[in-house]
Amino acid sequence: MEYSFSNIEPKWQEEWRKNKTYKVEVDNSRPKFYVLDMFPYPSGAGLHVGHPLGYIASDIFSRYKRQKGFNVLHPMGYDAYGLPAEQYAIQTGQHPAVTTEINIKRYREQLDKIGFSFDWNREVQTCDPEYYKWTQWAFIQMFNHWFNNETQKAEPIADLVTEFEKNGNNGINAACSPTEVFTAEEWKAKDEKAQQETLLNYRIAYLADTMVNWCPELGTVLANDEVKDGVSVRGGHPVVQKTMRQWSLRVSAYAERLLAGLDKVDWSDSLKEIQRNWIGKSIGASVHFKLDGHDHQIEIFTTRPDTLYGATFMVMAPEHELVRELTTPDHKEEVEKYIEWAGNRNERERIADAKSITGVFTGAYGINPITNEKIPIWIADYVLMGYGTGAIMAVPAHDSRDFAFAKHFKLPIIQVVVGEGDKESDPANWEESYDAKEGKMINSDLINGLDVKKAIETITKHIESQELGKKQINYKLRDAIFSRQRYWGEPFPVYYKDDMPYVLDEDKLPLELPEVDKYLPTEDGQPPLGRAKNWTTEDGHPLELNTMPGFAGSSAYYLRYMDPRNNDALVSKEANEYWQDVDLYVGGTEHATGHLIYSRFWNKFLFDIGKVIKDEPYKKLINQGMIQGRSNFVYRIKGENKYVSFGLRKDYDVTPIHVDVNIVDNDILDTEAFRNWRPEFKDAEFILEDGKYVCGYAVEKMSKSMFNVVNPDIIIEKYGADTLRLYEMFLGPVEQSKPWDTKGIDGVHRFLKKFWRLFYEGENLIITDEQPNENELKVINKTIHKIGDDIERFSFNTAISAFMICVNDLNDLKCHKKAILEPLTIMLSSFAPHIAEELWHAAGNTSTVIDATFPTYDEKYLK
RNA sequence: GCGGAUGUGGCGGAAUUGGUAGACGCGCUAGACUUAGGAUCUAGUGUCGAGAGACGUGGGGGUUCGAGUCCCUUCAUCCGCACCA
Repeated sequence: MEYSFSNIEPKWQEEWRKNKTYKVEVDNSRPKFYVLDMFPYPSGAGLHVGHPLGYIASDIFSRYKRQKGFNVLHPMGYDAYGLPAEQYAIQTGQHPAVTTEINIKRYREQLDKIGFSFDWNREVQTCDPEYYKWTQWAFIQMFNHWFNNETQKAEPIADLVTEFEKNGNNGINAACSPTEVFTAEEWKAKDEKAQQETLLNYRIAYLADTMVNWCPELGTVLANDEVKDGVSVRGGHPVVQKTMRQWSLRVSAYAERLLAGLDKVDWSDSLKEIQRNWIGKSIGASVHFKLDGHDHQIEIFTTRPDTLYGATFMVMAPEHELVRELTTPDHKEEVEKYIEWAGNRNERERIADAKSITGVFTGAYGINPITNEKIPIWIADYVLMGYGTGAIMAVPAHDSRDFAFAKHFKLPIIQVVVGEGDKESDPANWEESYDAKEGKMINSDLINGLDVKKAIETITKHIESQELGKKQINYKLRDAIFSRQRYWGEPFPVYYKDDMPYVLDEDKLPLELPEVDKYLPTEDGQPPLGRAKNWTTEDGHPLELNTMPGFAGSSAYYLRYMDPRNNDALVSKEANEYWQDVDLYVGGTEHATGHLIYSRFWNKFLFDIGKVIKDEPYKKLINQGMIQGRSNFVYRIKGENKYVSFGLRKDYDVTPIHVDVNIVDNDILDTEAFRNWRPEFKDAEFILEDGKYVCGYAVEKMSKSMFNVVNPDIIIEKYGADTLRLYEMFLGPVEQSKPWDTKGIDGVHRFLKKFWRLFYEGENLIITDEQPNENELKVINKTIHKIGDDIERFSFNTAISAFMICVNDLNDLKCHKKAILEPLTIMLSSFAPHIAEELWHAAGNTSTVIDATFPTYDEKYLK
């Protein structure tokens, strides 16, 4: 019998499906292992060969763990809400649910062909009401909780109300929006609306006027991680800053725990570093600067209180609320002009223009609290309203931005730190500031002679004792803006009474997404849900018109997989206690600052309120690399329908044109297929080299527009799923990005055929029951040792090469002994399940190879 | 600018702890079997050299009996962050 993957693969896929081979249940007699893939957004383009890379790796690991005796949870589902389906709906009028369903079906067909061991009984789709019920439920919990900075955890709003009634809010240290201080009496005197308004400042899911990233093109606000370089990540549309009343999640309250948690998880250093940067902790002091001739004072944040003696001016963000008030009449005009100019600049211009120095003097002076010197107050847009307090003390000698500013506007510069081995010099002659965090203090009265570290400590104590300010920790991490002015997302379980938001009772969930006539904003600028009929509660209160963002549904999906059909809870205690957390999470690094922060936050919140037992959701995380496209080019001679082969193109004046990689094989163009590709090439002529048309190539993103998308179905049709799986892994380390290049796929395919021939010669099964000899035992034991090792460290490419070596050796030894081939087959089944199952049965086994036990090796054969 | 990663044959990549650099595969060369093969098998394949041998892991320097691996320095590419006070 020849190796016929096209017969074998569908046969066993059907068999596994029939026998529910991949169905898993809680089983307290066996240890659990949870392997999770980041679930895909089902786009209209279907899967390309890059998508399954991570799925194959996690599938191998799942199968391996199963053979090692673990009860493996390995689910899959769909992140089904999202902009592309909605944009498509706007263009075509097609309901996004319909396109999403079609796309999911296509994804499923493609995934099924690859032979994954997913337990599809546990499939979730984020747009399914039974699923998003729990997204809405979590939102309600966040609405009903506040974050206590003292205990560092979420606590019920009801407890907060009790405290307000008893003592007002003075003794409360909460992560909250700015709120006035009130007594118990003042609280009780507030009417319902005023109380609700106050509580809103404390809720973890809260509604507030916030500066948001507004994307006019998409008609919605975007979260920080959805914006890059001033344009939307999806679509690349310009984004502007705008104040809007929006739902936000108080992610920033969890900044410290999100940071600390990173030390407990087994993720790559680079990914942890990205998260640390995003959280952006900095330790320093907030210091009050009195104003000359004003009652107000300005609070600034600095990480270098030691340089206070070198603060020679102050700078405020143009949007700072005090700017207008303290600007003197003679500078008013200038300041107004600057504020307007700065306000009109969008994020993109500001970033692009970062090097030019702009700013104006307000005419006002602050008092340096430590020297009591009068220092001028400027406004400039290099100071951001969104970080710290929106005002800084400028220490030009030791901060490069302040230095550039001082030079430009001829402001005084005082050196207060001198580097080890250096002498004090005149800053007027400096080319650049001395930003170093080491050195000795000079010109600094109280702290002269101290090194920087000690000086920071000393001066901070001094500031605190004199009540000039206090030690302070700042984070870059912002609260997540949670409203989207879009249709295709989870509706908020929120209604409005007297303009105040209230959440629905849990028994009203799910609040299903209503039908609308069009997926566009209403005429008066309301989100699409404004078009829904009867979008009110039973007693007539209007429901929220915004929907939730993409990351809502993906924040707790790993929990839902544990118990996906539970109607009474997101996850039962029993299931949660058994499955606990994700042991291995595989996905792309592009989710480093979005999903992976949000879902950690979400999980920590659920942990706080006692709904889940683990503080961190993803124990180990592997980032699979991206598979880039390898584009091919033909070279058209300008003005002619004639194409010159790659090696000869220099002799002509040519235009490179992308050509569909599916009609190119090893860079050789199928000229006939090219003529048929598109009408304009019908009469194409070619200038060949060595009788062939050689294409040029480039590594680019895999995308339709570059004609470099390779679909896994085509590979499967030609070589089979086992070859595809093997080849994707053989390409190199999973974490590494690499271009897809089919060259070399024959090698792994040949390997499978060779493996097959250890069992079959022509039509005859040639395996024997003979006892293996020393050499054969050495070969198999070494292989068992190596494969186990390699899988444990996710080195699948070297594992495959070990398989190849083993098969080559057995081939040389003419070994067809069952005792050797069976353990080999068991190991290979994680990588190439179909051929392994076929040969496992050919060898006389009746149960599935998937449940076989991973072989053990004997040390004595390893030498 | 800051942070992280990566540089090894014609190509993808091995070398897990400082111990024979280039495993495995592709490609290429020669041969066998074949009506034919884009099937299969055998041998060869880092570079220079007829050979002995010399040189070789981006470049330069160092530690070591011994360095792809450790240290310093420099260059290149990729990724992330970027007026974060």
